Amino acid sequence: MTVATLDEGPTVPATIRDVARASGVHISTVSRTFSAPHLVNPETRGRVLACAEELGYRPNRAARALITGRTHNIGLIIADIANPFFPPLIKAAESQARQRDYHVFVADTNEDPIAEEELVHALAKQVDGVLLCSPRMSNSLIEQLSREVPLVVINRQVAGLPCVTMDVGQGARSAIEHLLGLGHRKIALLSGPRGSWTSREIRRAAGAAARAGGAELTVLGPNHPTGTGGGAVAEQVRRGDVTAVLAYNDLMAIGLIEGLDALGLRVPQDVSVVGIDDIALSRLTRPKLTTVATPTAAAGRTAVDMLLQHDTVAARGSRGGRGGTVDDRRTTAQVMLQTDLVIRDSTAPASAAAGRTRPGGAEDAPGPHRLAGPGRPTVTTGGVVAS
Amino acid sequence: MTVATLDEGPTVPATIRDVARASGVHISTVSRTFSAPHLVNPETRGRVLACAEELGYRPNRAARALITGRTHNIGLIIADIANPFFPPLIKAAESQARQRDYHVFVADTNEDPIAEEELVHALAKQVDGVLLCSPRMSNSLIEQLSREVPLVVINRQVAGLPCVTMDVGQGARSAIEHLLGLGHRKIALLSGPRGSWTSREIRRAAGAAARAGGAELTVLGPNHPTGTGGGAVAEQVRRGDVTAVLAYNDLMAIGLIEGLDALGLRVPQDVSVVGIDDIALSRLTRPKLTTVATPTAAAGRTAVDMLLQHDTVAARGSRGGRGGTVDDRRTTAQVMLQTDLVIRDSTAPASAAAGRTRPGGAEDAPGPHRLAGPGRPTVTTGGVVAS
DNA sequence: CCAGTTACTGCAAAGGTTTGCAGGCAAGTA
DNA sequence: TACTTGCCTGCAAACCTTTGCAGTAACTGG
Repeated sequence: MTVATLDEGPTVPATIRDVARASGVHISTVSRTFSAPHLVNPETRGRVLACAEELGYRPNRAARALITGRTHNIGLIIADIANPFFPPLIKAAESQARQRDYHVFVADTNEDPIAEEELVHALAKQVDGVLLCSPRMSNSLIEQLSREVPLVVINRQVAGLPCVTMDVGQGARSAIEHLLGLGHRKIALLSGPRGSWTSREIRRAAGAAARAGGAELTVLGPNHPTGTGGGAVAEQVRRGDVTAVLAYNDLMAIGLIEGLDALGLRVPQDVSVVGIDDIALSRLTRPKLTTVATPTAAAGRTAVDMLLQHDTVAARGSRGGRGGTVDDRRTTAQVMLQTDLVIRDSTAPASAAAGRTRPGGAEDAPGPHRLAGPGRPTVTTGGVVAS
Repeated sequence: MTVATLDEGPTVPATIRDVARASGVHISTVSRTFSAPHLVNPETRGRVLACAEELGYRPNRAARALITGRTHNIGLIIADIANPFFPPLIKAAESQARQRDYHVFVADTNEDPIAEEELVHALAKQVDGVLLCSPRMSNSLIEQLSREVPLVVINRQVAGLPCVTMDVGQGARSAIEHLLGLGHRKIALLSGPRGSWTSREIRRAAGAAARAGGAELTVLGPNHPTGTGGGAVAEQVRRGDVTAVLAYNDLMAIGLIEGLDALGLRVPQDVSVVGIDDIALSRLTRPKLTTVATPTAAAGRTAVDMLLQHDTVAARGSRGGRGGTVDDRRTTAQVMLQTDLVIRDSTAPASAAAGRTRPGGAEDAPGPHRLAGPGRPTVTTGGVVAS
């Protein structure tokens, strides 16, 4: 029977043993060819590599993980992938990880704290660490989970654990001050989901800023942090008789603008709206959204760095950690990244009831103006915690 | 020294051996307690479970994978997580997988064919199968990779492999016919990225439909399938002197609208624009986008089903496949899901140069009108391929 | 020529789990 | 009583790789 010659393709995966047999060396030599090339004779190495190539051999990471205790994977747990806030963070984490020969496994919890816990457990044994992003579960549960697998928390501060947060407090303050500067005195805050650290921070800072400026701040929520969640409170906003709104995130802000439009209220002429996050979308809507830019990509990168640095020190399990005794005292850092207010077209002076179509006058709208510089200076708080 | 009593938390993970020792049985009994409970005495089982709970034991999936050949993970390779087209697909795949006790590992390729191949290799040994979504690499490479790990292709048809696609051809045809019906005779097509099967299908169907209707179709591209990619061709669209545009996806359509706006052209008064995908965003922009709805969630679910069904039959490696001999002849199915045109506000009659602010007359805009029903009937093509 | 290096390579244990096989025991049958 | 049957459990091999240790050979310097 005539069989195609070229693409046979090994239907059963080749193991290290097959390569050893083919190249006439011991399996340990094959192993070293891949994991410690400098220990094997260049000539032998060449032969082994050739055979491996020929057989289509690829090291079995699961078996490797079993003995080294390191999987070279990291888990990334996300509340909602469909929220455009997250993808830049995911991509940044992924590319940072890939640079260090790590893979990222992303999992979505649908904003469900139960799913969160379950996923940490499920991932624990197949990753070297987990990035817990915007967790909705309790601090004590997070601490408990952190004993099962190295954790880095994003968008929340948990004592004793490495965390990277964004200074949304500062962002909310800037936003409120911006609104105050435009003459607004009755402002609403659309808060985020229950259990969100970020939402609490925003609420605290916005409240303080409003009080300091002599304005009245009405808190509406908690809300589902999506477009429909924002649209759902449009009616409340109208009844509340406020002239400006700060939303927990851009998605809600955009949903709100849509909802207000349906009620016949126009933004920014009738109501000013400020979002948080500066997702790509906020530049595409009309009016373009005034918002607080959060350095999501930087957060993703930083979190990976923190996890890997911390993780390189102490390999888990078996004989992996041969680099001397690992001391119990782990240094954990908490990083907070700066945020910037980006002023666009969804905010206007409180008295702007006149029929202007856009703030800023003529056809050519003014470019966005950043209050703080785009360079990303970070505030770092170091700390040492005995476990 | 006084130590807190409650939350000690085992710092070193308990193994099956620890549980065996604690409950006075052999490790195989512990193993069976988890993987084949009906084989162990209820009383013993209770004791084992109690000890396991106490010790915080969790089965090591890597070790299990090593021997069973099944990881209970599936990989999902995505061109660009930031493209809002994908998240619904990801979420659907994830929830479908979770129902069957599988986890999904998502990886992003940044539209890079090299990264695609690399990722398949990297994932091969740690997942039971890979969902390859909108691949940019060649068919022959895909076939080759499918010998290394079970593959299901999404948004592309590859002979001999299980595929799930959406009928974008039909969608493009409907879109063109809709535009023809509105009197447009000079239409532009913004094509997608090089290597995209979807883009080719759209082009072919749109071309045929335009020809049949006696219209002129100008193809612009290939383009980067993002908002900026769409904005970048606004100038070309103006010069092309067309009255309507069909874009490869919603993101490009929205970017284009933005770009046209900057050039002083208004949608739909001056130019009609149709997108494809019906991402959530397309309902939030102004004008709301006329677009072709693609059943992305259904695609995710279906792909997982196909992979798992196909995968349950033949476990890879070692002694996993003890259910008789697996025949070489694998049945592969190709599923194509139906698409619907959703008419919103970004399309208007070709002669609508008069100063209407919105099509459809009065303030209350007409609700979207679906040409095809919302039930998702699917066209299934079965096939048997000898390998 | 010998002792001491250096550069490779092989040996075998280990990692945590699954599973075919066989043994033990009690109940049921003849 | 002897034999069968069925339920439960233990034994040990196997999965694929890494790595400390030991052994070999060639080479260096004295």
